Amino acid sequence: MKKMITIKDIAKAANVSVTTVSFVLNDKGEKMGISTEVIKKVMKVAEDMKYKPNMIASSLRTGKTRSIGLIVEDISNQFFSELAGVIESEAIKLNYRVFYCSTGGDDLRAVELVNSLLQANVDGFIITPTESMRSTIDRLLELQRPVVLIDRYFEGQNVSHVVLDNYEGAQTATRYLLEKGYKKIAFVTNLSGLVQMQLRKKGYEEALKEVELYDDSRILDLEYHITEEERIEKISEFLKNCTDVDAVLFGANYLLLAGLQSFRKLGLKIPKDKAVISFDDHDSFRLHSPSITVMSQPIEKIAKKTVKLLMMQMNEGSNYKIEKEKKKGSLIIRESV
Amino acid sequence: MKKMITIKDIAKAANVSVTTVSFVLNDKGEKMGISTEVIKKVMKVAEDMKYKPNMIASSLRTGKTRSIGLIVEDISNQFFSELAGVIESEAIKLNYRVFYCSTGGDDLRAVELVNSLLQANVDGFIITPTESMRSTIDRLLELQRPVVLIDRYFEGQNVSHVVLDNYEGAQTATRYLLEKGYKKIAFVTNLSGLVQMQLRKKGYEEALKEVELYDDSRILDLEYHITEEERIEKISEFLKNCTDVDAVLFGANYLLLAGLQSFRKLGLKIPKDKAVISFDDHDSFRLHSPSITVMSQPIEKIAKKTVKLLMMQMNEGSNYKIEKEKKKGSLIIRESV
DNA sequence: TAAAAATACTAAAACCTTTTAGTTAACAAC
DNA sequence: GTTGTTAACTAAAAGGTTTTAGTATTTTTA
Repeated sequence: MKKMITIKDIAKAANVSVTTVSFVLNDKGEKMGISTEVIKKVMKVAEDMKYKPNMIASSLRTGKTRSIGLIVEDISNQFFSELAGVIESEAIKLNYRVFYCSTGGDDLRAVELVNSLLQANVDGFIITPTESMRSTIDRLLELQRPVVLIDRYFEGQNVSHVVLDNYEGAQTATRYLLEKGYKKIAFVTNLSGLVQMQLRKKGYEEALKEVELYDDSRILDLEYHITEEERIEKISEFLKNCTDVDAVLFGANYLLLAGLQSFRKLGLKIPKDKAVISFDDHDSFRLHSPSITVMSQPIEKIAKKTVKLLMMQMNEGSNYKIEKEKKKGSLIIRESV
Repeated sequence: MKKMITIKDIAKAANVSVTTVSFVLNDKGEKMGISTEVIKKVMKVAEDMKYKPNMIASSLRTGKTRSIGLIVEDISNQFFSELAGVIESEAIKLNYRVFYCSTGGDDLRAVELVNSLLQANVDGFIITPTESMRSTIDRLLELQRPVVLIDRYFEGQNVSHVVLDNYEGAQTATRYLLEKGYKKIAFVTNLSGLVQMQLRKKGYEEALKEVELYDDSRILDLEYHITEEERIEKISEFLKNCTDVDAVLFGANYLLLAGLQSFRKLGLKIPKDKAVISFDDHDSFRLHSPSITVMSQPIEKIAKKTVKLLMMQMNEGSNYKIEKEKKKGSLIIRESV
């Protein structure tokens, strides 16, 4: 490894003190009463010597690393990877780096990842929490680390978050089905403690109750931690039992990914036998025949707002205000209804 | 932010010097002739005080950050996100952290990302290079940074890499089509300067030349930087012109993702009108009707080998040996042939 | 029994930056 | 011609760790 240029080298070359160099390079020259000529000289020397600041030394002194930790549930789920993509590019714009990691739904791993990120001294956290992460988030709050939750949050926990307006989204999707003449609409969801799903369920319920078509036997609650095979199995069973159901709303894209295989297995045709809508878009939904109508999330908006909130927290110190933000989803109409 | 416990605090509490504490905590106690009692005492105190080493200070001193930079082309392509997932968990096992970023095919961004990672002082790089990254890789080599390329590499550039055996893979896929009785087999590829695609093309060619069925008018070379719409357009045109083609081999999953839409647009049935095989698996290939036969990459093997090679480079200093590794793909037979 | 060697530890420098608390020189005010 | 003020700069400490080059004590060797 070649010897790197330090501010000391610049100081020597420019015949000033390291303090002066530091002030100039941090744009504090003027404020600290450094003359314009000296500022210019130092800048020139730094450029000529191709000086690159040592972020580690700077971090040690300031306690800031200009990095943020991003924890998602599943790195290979398209929703999360798109989210991550936007977050990453927003962060880079602000000269922040992102540590991107996924829990794979494993609670132990989640705790380890948080520890690992704490150890790496990230300046802030963006997390799509899983059911059991509530206490981990509490810990981060105790440690006074900036945190913004994304896509999900916990009722009663005082943390900034940015999520889809799930209630409204479910209601819109359900009403769309009603509008199209479907009357016996089922809902496939998972039994998670997260508000997110509760709200989707509630939106679905309310939309149906309004027109007195609600029937709670048409809800399939899947357990959270089951394999895709089991999911397909359960959904198939459900579809077989509710022959009168004419449309199904799926609470998340991975639920419909399983659902599509159930449909195929049972030889059910979409939308002839049953219409289908899913939350969250997916590459294969565009591609599927028929293509799938979805309630899609405004990923870019969500990601940008999240980064903005986190930056606010990181800059304001402890007197930032907590913001709870809901973004409206949009119904992308395709062929499955 | 609460005051953190430092080795100085431990030294005071255990009534020894910071040097001793440092030796003990780095498992060098024995080697440095620290007595077993003192080692035990220091360990105990460190544990009791819940000491967490400050990685930044350690990095500043040692020049190592225990982090690696991972640059892929597209964070939301399933092949890359799966690759990243495995790499990340392998790295975490070894107590390394991963900076994961994607170029989105943008050359300027690629250079910026490398600079940004250099600035962050990552210990090593794992890169799936795009066509124009050759010189950027050269730069890293000059700077003597550990680098391992993955999925692609450049002919004649002396860098460790781990890739699919593309030649063999294309040959196997083509031969499988021949075996099934297809005689007029087309190949859809992109015009990239990367060896990867050249080798796939060569494998396809050789397999056909062996049985004297090669016809170079059946190759569609798409430009690298075109939109998905343009891709669909070009493929549709190609399929319309080559009506006699009875099977198509696609050089990458995103090519078939476009291809499937062309098939649909033209009302062509798979495999009745034309059989189809693609390189690289994808969620929607399993799900598609008919499901798609693919030459899939052994992602886990590739990722693990890559991390292993990188670790070797990072530990050996400059006298590591360059390894060029080819992993065999496996043909996953589904319904599209 | 004096010299050499081994044992068990430690002081202090080094890594590079940021920042506090100065210093020096020039000039103004009385 | 002293005191006060300002402008322009700087010395040195601090941040937490690792590592080199020790020291002091005990044990071995000739």
